[in-house]
Amino acid sequence: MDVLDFIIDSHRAVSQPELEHALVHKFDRVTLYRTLNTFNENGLLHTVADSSGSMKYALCNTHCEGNNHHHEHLHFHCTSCSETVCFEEVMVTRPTLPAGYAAVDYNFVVNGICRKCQA
Amino acid sequence: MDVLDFIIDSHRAVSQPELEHALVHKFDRVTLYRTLNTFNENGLLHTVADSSGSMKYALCNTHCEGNNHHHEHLHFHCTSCSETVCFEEVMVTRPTLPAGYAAVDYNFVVNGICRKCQA
DNA sequence: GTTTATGCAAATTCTTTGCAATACT
DNA sequence: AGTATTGCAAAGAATTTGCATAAAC
Repeated sequence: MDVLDFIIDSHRAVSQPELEHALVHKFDRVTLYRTLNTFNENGLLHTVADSSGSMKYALCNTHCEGNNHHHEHLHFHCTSCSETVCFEEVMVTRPTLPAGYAAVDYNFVVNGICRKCQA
Repeated sequence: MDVLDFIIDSHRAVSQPELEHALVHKFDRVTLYRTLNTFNENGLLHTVADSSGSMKYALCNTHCEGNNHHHEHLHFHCTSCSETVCFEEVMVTRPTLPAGYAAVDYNFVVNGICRKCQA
């Protein structure tokens, strides 16, 4: 619950190291990884692979059930502050793949400078 | 040159660990990281952040100059064999971002099962 | 001979694993 | 008691840093 609360309040995709730093001494590092994995497997969180070096986890929408994620929305990663956010309103058009390739999941991250770092 | 040759021959995005394993004892791990970074900064390679846990590097097209990358093409990451390829022919439509966000670079990776692992 | 690239050792960071201890039912 | 969750220690993998050596110009 503490993990979920923090992610909900942060309004962005967070990594295990961020959680560990935020919830200092409340939980062990391993517990956090296991919790994030469980939430991911059960459709509460989805992963976002950005260029920050650590996996980020963000809230799922209501269309996710279990391992069947549906996240055809955009993500933005700020190369200045390293924060990553979901743009739930900007849908990703599923591209047509060459024959023989089966899509399961989409990871679209735009890198750039966010609003906060713009100033 | 050995690094470039290997990436060209492999026809996919490769990571430093892959290179280190492929070019055993030819170069030091650190030299490979530095070479990859130099190539990336000079527009020979671009990075692809997939869910494999290590950064991948792939050949740039002719539109890249220095740090100014133009890779609005699709990438595919196979969750079975963990290989990642570029689909240069499938262009990514640059999404419209909310006000205040400035795009620099696009990282679109489709996760799924590749042709080889399909069988 | 001064710049540049390489190697080595070590440190840092992220993530996973094994096992014992604890809490839950 | 028996299952599931947590903590701790440690291992493993990816990446970076510092410094000394070797190569290139």
